[in-house]
Amino acid sequence: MLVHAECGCASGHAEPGAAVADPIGLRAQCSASDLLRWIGLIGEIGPATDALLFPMRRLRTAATLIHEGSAFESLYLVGSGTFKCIQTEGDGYEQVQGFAIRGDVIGLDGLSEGRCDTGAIALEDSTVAIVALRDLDDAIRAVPAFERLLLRAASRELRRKNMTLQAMAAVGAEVRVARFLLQMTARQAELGFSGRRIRLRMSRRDIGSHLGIAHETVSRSLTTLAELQLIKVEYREVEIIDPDGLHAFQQVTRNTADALS
Amino acid sequence: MLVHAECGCASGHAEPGAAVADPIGLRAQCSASDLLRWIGLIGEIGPATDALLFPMRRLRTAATLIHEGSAFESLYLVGSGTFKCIQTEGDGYEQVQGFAIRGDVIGLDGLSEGRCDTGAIALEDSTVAIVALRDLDDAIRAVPAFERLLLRAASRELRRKNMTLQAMAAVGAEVRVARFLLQMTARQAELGFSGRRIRLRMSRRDIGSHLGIAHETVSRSLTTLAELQLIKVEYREVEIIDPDGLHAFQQVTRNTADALS
DNA sequence: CGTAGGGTTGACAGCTTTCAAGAAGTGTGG
DNA sequence: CCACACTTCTTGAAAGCTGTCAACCCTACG
Repeated sequence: MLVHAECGCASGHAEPGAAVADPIGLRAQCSASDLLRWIGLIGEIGPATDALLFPMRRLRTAATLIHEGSAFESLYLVGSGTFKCIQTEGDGYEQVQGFAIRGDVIGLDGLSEGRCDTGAIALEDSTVAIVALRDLDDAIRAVPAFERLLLRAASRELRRKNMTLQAMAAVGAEVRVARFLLQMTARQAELGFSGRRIRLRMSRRDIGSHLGIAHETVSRSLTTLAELQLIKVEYREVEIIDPDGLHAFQQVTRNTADALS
Repeated sequence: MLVHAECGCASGHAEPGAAVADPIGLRAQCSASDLLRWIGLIGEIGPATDALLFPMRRLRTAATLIHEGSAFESLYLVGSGTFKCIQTEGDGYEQVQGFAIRGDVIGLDGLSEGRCDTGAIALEDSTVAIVALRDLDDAIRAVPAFERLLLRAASRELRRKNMTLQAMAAVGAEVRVARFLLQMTARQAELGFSGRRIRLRMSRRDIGSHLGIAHETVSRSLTTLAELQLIKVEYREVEIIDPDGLHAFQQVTRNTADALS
């Protein structure tokens, strides 16, 4: 069951040239200042955070970062790339709980029980900073703001979960997909990327699992949104043509005839 | 917009006799030790936590604890009662994000942005401990374990959100309701209450919003589960007759013909 | 070059949503 | 204590949408 052939650890593949997209370069570790930059808290950066170092790990596409059900040993802060966080149901159905990009913390749900409830798989070549549980106390002692940072990250994650629930609450599949696209582009925009064009790193099946619909329905919904001139779809490249129209379209959770009052 | 007529603050209604169900009695404040007891971390209790006090607030049924969209000022730890956490969509649809009972922290999602994304309403007469943001630093200085406590609470909340997503991921409405009942009874059991009998504090409409289905479908699903001899329903009293059968019934996320391989 | 996985589209059955109406329970005021 | 109003809950019927199964195209990869 626990096949660890997916990765050669941090020392394995340092050369596959993602050097441009990776601000870390080839270093095997990064500082707390880097972490704060990824999260977007540049105000906390100082000499103390420069001195606090964390090991890093590179993962190639389809590599497993966290094995579902394994013992909780460390948190991971995404520096580059994309991950899908999954949970396997009793009947074998793979439930996609969410997607993690730069600045997201993976593994927070394991903190309370000591066991990783959710697994994580890289959807492209990615890098993470490793915050081992046993180093956590030392890190907080050196940089007290670090614990507050984690609390904030957890808060952001909760907020994101709520948005996912909002997406799933929509009765229409097209609305769910529209909300998903808007959420993904909004997150990209926070990182300074385009808010109108996005390259989906995940399969239609992953999107469907995330939104609670069949992957065929995802396909159909994307086609419908494209026919409505709201987006343009080319395989995994999606461009939002009419942002205002998409926002208006997405506003319908269910047919609330009484909500007009 | 900000009508605060729902409550007379902590000094208002101290006499409406919920004294038996309320371990706090009539005190207007409680210690960090009480908080730890509610959460279930009795190992952390000591003289320092006894000395750290928090104000409390009583709310009667249908009172608003947090106004959606208000400025984030404090976290609330539920001491008794039940709350529903809601978010109003753009079209006026009230999305129930979750339910909070004793030991749950309300308001964690507002920590990162400084604004309450989620509102909270009491579903019965309830009490909460108020952890004001401006007192947080002092509290952590007095009891360093307090911040770790909040991090754990956030982790638990994330885990619970994942379970909610699992419930909503099921294609069949009966399965969703079955998972909801099992989750609610499991939480009750953690607090020492019966794991087979539960009094639902929320309406069918709230349950439906929480699970992403119409409230009529909730009604029908409960009837169906009762006809299957899995549960017994009497208005808001639900008894699980066949726990094993309910667990088996709930295991079907979707019709995975290939999952049988 | 062949296989495997991902994506799209079509057809049909099944389930849920919606609309509607009535029953049951709750709370208020006389 | 009762009556009235209001909300909640239940059940029925029809329409609509999605899930499922199936086929086909495409790309990637060995």
